[in-house]
Amino acid sequence: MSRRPRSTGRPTIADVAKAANVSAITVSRVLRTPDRVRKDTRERVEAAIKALDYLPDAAASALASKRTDVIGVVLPSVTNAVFLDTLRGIYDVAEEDNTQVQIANSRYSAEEEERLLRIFLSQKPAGLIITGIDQSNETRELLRTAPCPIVQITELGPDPIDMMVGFDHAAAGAHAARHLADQGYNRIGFLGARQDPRSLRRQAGFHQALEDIGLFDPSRVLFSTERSSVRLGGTQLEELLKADPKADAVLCNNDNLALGVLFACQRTGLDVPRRFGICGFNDVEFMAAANPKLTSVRTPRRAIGRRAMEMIKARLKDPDISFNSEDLGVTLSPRESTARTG
Amino acid sequence: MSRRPRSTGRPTIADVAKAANVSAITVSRVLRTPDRVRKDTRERVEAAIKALDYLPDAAASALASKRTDVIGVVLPSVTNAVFLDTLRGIYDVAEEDNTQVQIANSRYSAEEEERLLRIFLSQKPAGLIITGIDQSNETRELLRTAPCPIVQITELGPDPIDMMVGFDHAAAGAHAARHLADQGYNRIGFLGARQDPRSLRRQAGFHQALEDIGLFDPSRVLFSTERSSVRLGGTQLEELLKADPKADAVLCNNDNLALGVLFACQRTGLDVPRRFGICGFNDVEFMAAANPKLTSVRTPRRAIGRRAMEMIKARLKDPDISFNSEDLGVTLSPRESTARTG
DNA sequence: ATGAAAGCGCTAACAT
DNA sequence: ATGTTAGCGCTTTCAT
Repeated sequence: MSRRPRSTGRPTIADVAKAANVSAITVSRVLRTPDRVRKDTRERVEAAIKALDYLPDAAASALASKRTDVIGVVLPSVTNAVFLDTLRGIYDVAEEDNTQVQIANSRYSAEEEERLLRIFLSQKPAGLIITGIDQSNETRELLRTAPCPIVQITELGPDPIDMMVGFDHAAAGAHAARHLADQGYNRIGFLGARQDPRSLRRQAGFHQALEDIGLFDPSRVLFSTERSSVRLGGTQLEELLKADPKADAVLCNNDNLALGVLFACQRTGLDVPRRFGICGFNDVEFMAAANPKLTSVRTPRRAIGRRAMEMIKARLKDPDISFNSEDLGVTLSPRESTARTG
Repeated sequence: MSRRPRSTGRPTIADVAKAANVSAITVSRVLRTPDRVRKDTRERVEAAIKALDYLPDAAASALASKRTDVIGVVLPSVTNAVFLDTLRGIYDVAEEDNTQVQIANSRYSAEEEERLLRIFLSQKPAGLIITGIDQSNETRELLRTAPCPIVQITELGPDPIDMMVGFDHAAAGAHAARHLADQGYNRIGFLGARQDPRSLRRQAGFHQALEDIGLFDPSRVLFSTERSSVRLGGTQLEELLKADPKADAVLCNNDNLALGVLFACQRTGLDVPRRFGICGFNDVEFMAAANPKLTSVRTPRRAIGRRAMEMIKARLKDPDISFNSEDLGVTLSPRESTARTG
């Protein structure tokens, strides 16, 4: 006869409606568009919500409305502190309202990225933020037809899926290389940990800039398969000096490596900056506090996250709005570790 | 007459069913319990899924089944690298299957924590991970009746909401204090940044341990309102030496501060470890690479994250299973920065 | 400003 | 191994 009920027993919108002597839709309006409900009605409903300890069901809402407040973010790594700063920027803007940020970790794999994006898309996200420009063709296809704003962050490229904000990594690498050359170093090396597309492009910029002035030597470029660490910086300095005992400076692909190089120089007795110059990348907090203070390329990580969220929110407000690819640029923070002149 | 349709136009499970000449529930089974579908049927359905580029609707699924694969994680800060390691542990285990980790940022606020938990609960999460033991009474009430496993991480306490994994912060602080005393330091200070409950408990352990041997002096305890940084460590060292010029060691509430103290000692010409001993907290990677190598208290951050997820998964498999409060303990990593003797 | 009815896309329960 | 039916809890559409 009668079918078994399937409910949880938690109060639903109908229970609240009954308690407040209104219809379900009015409760829904109190929750989403309170301005459209008369004050006394609203107050009655709010009281009922409290009394019953009513919690809306997000799934039912999403199913009926075909939308959620979820912003999906795909990062190549959740363990890399550099992406943390971007995340902070994302949260800066997200926390202004009810936006829910959901983070997924692609571990630098394009296939994993695609899988994660499928999961996100099954949730009807309000927007998506993805890192870099090296998506698989399937992913690009998937996203082109996605019914939500999408921002590619951190890098720039010629063919945005939708919107883009970041900076030019090759230019940043070149900038740093020229700084080292300008300071009078002429046997400049490059240290990198695990290669991701952005590291490679930075190295390419470094390569080009030094080649242009006749200072490039491939034997001074070292990439490791290990993940980046302070310890690795020390190890790589040793290797560099083995490859070229007269090497007199390095551009480190990130600041951890640079700090490791500094410690190793201190241990070995290499004077920084006279005998050896050090430049890092990202300019995290400790660079300016080190002894000697470490030169680095300041990247706009937090601003990138913030801007990406702003773009999404603007688009959600006004579907006609869009943005070009935005280049937030980098600046050099020259400090003691490369102050050979002056 | 006829009501207007509301659909998105994206293929639904019914479309797939039609294309594969089966019923909707069979498609559902292919997706969730493929073993219960005959091979040729399954293959027909899978082909239809691919042909139509079908994406399941997570909201509809959640509504019908009253469950999701979401594990909600509430962290006090998404910008603090220490929580990153815990997150890494969580992902280690989450990535073994389809579990979706969702991170929320309470910014050290109990009210915000409660708000975030309400959002999570409205999504019917498979499990929840929350940091610490200082939830508001409302939050505890909310969680006690929640229909999912809950793990409190990082700290231990007497009255778990459900399950718990962490370590004893007071004991850890005491351990470090005794180490410094054992090395012959007797004017030992404590440096902390923004106070959270765990910092306070570490300081309390430090306090007690030194009091027990007659070495405690409150004028050597410094807390800042600033957030932790390497720079702040340097500033606080200055303040400590102003308060007690003969101070001869510090326990730093985290490793950033310890690194800042080291740099400041180098600048001021204080010999580490002879004139001044430094001990950090957490033992992040750079501590062992510094020059001199920095002593720290190694905390099992990644293991905590991993274990929390394991507890949740075990409970989801077998609802009768439970776990006691698990103390993962800490160990000291004694290094050059406190090697005054020997 | 408020309400009635239908339907979102899926899965639980009960068949066969 | 597969199908039928109803219903999950909300919001949309249309009406008053």
